[in-house]
Amino acid sequence: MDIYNEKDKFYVAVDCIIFGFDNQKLKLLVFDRRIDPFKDSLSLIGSFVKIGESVSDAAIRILKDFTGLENVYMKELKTYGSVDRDPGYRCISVAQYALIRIDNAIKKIVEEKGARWYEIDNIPNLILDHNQMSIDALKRIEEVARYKPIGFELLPKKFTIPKLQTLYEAIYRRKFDTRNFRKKILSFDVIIKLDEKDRTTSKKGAYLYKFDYKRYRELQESGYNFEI
Amino acid sequence: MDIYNEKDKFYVAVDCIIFGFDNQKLKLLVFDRRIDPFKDSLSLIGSFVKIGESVSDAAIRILKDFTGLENVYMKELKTYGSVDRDPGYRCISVAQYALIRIDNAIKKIVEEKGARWYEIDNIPNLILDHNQMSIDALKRIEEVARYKPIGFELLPKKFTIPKLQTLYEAIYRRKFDTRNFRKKILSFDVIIKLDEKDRTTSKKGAYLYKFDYKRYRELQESGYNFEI
DNA sequence: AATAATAAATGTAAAAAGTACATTTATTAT
DNA sequence: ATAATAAATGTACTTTTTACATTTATTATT
Repeated sequence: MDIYNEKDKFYVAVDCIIFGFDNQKLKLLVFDRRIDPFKDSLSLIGSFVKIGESVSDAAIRILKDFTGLENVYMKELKTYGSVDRDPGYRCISVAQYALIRIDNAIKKIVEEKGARWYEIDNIPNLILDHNQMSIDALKRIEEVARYKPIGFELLPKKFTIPKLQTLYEAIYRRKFDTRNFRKKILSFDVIIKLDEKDRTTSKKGAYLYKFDYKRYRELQESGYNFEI
Repeated sequence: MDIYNEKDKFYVAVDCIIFGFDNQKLKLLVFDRRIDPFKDSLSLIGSFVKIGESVSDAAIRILKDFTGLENVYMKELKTYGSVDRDPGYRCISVAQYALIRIDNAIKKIVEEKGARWYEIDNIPNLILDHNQMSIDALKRIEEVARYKPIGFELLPKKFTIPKLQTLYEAIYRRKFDTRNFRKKILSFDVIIKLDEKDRTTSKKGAYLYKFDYKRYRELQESGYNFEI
């Protein structure tokens, strides 16, 4: 008996669960499919992995093809491997979740590609197991956000503390006290105050900060816990 | 252009990284391969997923075939999908880590199957990327142990607090204060004191406890954090 | 019967972290 | 000059974490 059996070969897909933060809301990027199968249905973005390509390279390629973005925060969520998940072909999917900064450039690209942002409390019906993937990814983000400062991936490079707070409030679905939140975030010592204010939401203006990746890596390596 | 291309089909494997705890040490289960490819080398256990089988069922099947065990704590680690990971065929592996209780029954089965436990600080050379899988799994266990009481999966159903402490000391590679450790564990309110003592390690004997799975699930659902 | 040996079990005070809560500040528009 | 708005700030109280040493139950030895 040979362990290799041509019958036991699978299509391997990568699907990307892409989150963004805009207008105080956490949102999921959903695509209108323009090709078969499932033409005109809504789905996450995805594609088959090519035989000469690694799974992670496929994920990078997919994200680039559909959004034009590179160097994005993207992590493997899990593999979806049930027998009947795709009625067409036997296919497993290695789902990846990504966090991106929504800006005007991405808004334009997204529109051209027939994509739309949906608030996470209001996700429409998606093909196959893509709704389950979205739910699982959201749960994962909540978990990861407990001990890694992933929030910064979703905000512009320069952000204010009140904006950061609304993001965390969107992820956790609860309110924080402004004094305590500010104290906690500053105690991590991973954001740098800039000599610049954002005056779009108040007359007084709020100081802009940037994330200190170098300091973050140092702290993380020494086992620091960034629990909010 | 059709997105389905027979050339882009993969073998999908599952490999299991199995940990146990014995004689105060955290150990990895390693197998002497009796079949090609890589006959007589050391490896984790694994097999190809069959076309009519889900990935998670394959993991359960593999664990049962090699160890005789069912109902084991097993979770997906991640997918290993680089192009050159297996020089024979293009094959991705969905690695799973498992935590098992080492008892005499399992010791016997393990011996029959040509398997051996290695202390985690002393893992031999394994085939392919199996060493990397072991390293990644160990890291994951450390992370998960921070907020989920997975330690109980590795101990006998009845265990003493000092034994639980040595397990956590093995996972974290550091010592805990006995008074503080006991206080912390008991504060979780997920272990039940039995009217029975283990006298194998002391004259006084240490009270045996069992894990309260029901209470644990309740607490977990309410968002409780079991951080040690 | 007394003593030595062994690991298990326990309490407390000090320090640190988390929580709850209200006012002042900087600025623009009226 | 005043009103309006969101940003920024401090403190007292509670809870959790940490550091640390002695007593207890039992068996083996004398």
